[in-house]
Amino acid sequence: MWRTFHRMRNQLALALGQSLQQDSGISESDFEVLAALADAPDQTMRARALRTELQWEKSRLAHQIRRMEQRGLVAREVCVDDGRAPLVRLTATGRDTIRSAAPAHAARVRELFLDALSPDQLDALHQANAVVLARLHQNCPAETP
Amino acid sequence: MWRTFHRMRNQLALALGQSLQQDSGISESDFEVLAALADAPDQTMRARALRTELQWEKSRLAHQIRRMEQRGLVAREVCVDDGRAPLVRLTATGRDTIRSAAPAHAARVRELFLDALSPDQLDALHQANAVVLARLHQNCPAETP
DNA sequence: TCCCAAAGGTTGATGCGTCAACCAGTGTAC
DNA sequence: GTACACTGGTTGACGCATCAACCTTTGGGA
Repeated sequence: MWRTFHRMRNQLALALGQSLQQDSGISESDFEVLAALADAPDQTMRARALRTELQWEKSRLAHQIRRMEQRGLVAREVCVDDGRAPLVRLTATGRDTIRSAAPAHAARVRELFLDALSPDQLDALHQANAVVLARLHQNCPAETP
Repeated sequence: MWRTFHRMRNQLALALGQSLQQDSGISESDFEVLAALADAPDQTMRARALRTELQWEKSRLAHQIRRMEQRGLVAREVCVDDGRAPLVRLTATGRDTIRSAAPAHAARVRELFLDALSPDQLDALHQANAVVLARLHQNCPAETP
């Protein structure tokens, strides 16, 4: 059971990642960052806010932002209020990329995952997510400091 | 919903990986390979068999085996029947490692995942796994050639 | 027999993710 | 106002995963 779950998720992530890469030239991680920034006012967020939003580790975000900056998807700017907290802003290229990528990706998630499941199954899965996440939290209280 | 699922699985994998690393000094990938070999007759398998068992890509397995060989967990031997198909064998170190790692890992999976879910939820999840995997197969028939 | 395609693996490059170590502003106690 | 801890990020090293290119053996034909 655990094995099957593990495998299902991996294959699913692989298929989604491949589609995203072929259709839009970005990875799932890129997509998550772009989506978060696109929803933010001014398409700009503090790195800290991005991290809590995505629940990522700080070094992971730093590496990701560096790579995305090299490709011109985002830009870093210093923040006048707090010198140690750089701002991350979506560039025009980044905006275009997420706009063109989002519909196809959402459709693919529906096709491979959401539409495959009945409403009851979705509901059960949703509750299962919550329970497991809760257990993870209580088990490791300092998860994303 | 999709996001929650995505996040749940990632956090779960992270927690399991950390436990495994701390308790036994191996990764989840190491564990999967060791477990498959331990169940095989003579603790030996063809790389091809290992690949279909784990549903891994061939280069992934090659890299993994190379790393594990360097650490002394497995050994590669040439097969007399077919010169292009090396055999992978569990070493004594590998056997000890998996024997000491397996109980703790299984307990952790139970603790964080299986025991968190009701029988109904487990059942729903099990069916969901099957449905999604089936959809992935039909969508991408040449998945692991 | 010889050539060639298919099967089975390996290698190198690159991106992703974690950990540990480090650095730079911020703010607070004294 | 100076020392010091805290917060927030960066960097380097390493393992993991994928892709594309390559190499070797095998097994058939012509």
